Amino acid sequence: MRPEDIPRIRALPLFRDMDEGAFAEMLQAAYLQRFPPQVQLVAEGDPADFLYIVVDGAVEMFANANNRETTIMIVEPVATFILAAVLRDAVYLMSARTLKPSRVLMIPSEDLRAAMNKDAAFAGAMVRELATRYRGVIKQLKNQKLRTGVERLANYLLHLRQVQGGASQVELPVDKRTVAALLGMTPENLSRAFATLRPYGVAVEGSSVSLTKLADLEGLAKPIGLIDDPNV
Amino acid sequence: MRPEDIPRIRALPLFRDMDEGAFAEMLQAAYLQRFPPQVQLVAEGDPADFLYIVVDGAVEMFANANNRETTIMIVEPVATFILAAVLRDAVYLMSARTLKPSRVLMIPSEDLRAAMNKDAAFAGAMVRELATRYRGVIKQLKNQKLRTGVERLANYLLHLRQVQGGASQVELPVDKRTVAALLGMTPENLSRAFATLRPYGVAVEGSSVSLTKLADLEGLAKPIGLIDDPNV
DNA sequence: CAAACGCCTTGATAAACATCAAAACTCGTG
DNA sequence: CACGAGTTTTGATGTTTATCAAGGCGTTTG
Repeated sequence: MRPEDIPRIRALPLFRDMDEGAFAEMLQAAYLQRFPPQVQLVAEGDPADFLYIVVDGAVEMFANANNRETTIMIVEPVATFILAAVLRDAVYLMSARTLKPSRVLMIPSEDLRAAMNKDAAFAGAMVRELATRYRGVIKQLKNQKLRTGVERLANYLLHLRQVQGGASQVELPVDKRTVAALLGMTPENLSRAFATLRPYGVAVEGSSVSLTKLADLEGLAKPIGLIDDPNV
Repeated sequence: MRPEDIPRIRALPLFRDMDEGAFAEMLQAAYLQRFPPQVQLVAEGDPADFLYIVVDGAVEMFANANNRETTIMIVEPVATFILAAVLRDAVYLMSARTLKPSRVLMIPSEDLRAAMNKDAAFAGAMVRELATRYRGVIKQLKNQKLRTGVERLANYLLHLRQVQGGASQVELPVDKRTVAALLGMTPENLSRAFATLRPYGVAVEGSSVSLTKLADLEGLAKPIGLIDDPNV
């Protein structure tokens, strides 16, 4: 592990208030691994032996059923994934694969649980972390059940604009196939949804999308804090 | 509060391992309220001042956007709702209304958080509870994104059969309008989905549904543990 | 008991979304 | 630079789902 990685992990809300000794001890037990793109890290149904932390690169969480596949979320550095499975000592509900060359820290489940039992501040941070994530998934479910594909795309573009600093040009962080799966549609449909948004000032060129007519796009997207604001 | 209610609440996994004193103190601060059916208890967007526990009756959690409404879950006794909002001291992401005459215990948010900070066992139980619920929502999201309406209905019927003891006759716990919203479809569509399932041994009569040809129904539903097993 | 109401169903139609096929494009590689 | 593999787009078509309208059915109510 590079020395500069440690403070980046330590800075996560989950670990920030942790006891120094417990944090060091937990990291002692952890492995850092490098993976090329498109490597499957975990398979749904497997027992949750490790908590994963994406230190570099990007990881896609996805799930299969009925010969269909969908992307649940994309995890970008620095962030954890499959926390809930580890805490429950259960099997993973999602699979994970790298999208880019990635460095991933793996903390054995027992060591994580041990640290939590030892350190009350860490347990408190865990409660806040899980509550935040629970709300994130509820928002996703609302997004999926209450909006059409075009609306989800419009809101996703506005979201990208937000996190990328508000410029009129946004970059799709992953290929369109994956964006489509994330938004719960087929690639063909995503293509058509982009075409539908053209009159609303959306122009696609490869992975970069320019948003002129922001007001029009917002008019169609109708973003609301209770779905789209990550801080709510 | 009736004396027999207390052990029922105490028996919840969330409170089971709690310190006796902390539990009693928390209940001291709580209010028990009775509500007729169809009363809205909380509105999405309101600050989370209370943790709610359904002691009797049933409560529907729902959400609105774009003039559309969807049911997220139905809470039956004895169970808590809007735990995550309370822990985050945030606004509710969902609204709640009673479906039947209900008795509901309301625990002020500060008292809950105070109990959690005082009692490490309670904090641990909270972590497990939130992790379990997080996984529940992930399963719902997979159900929604990976299955058609007919498939969701088929699996829901199989789920009802399971929780109602495995008889060939199952009872819809709420009216069909609400079942439709829960499954992410319109009432008209639910009606047609039932018709589609007729060749699979599904016969509807009011709120009771008989499932002959279980094997056929399972063949269509293709239930999988990673979505449909509440214990996974 | 008849009217009125709410709920559910059915029918007709439209919108949203998926599938299959093929063409256009991108990009790394020989 | 041309090739080839993979991705994206476009077109044609079919399925799934929603919407609008009307009718049936049971329950409540005057």
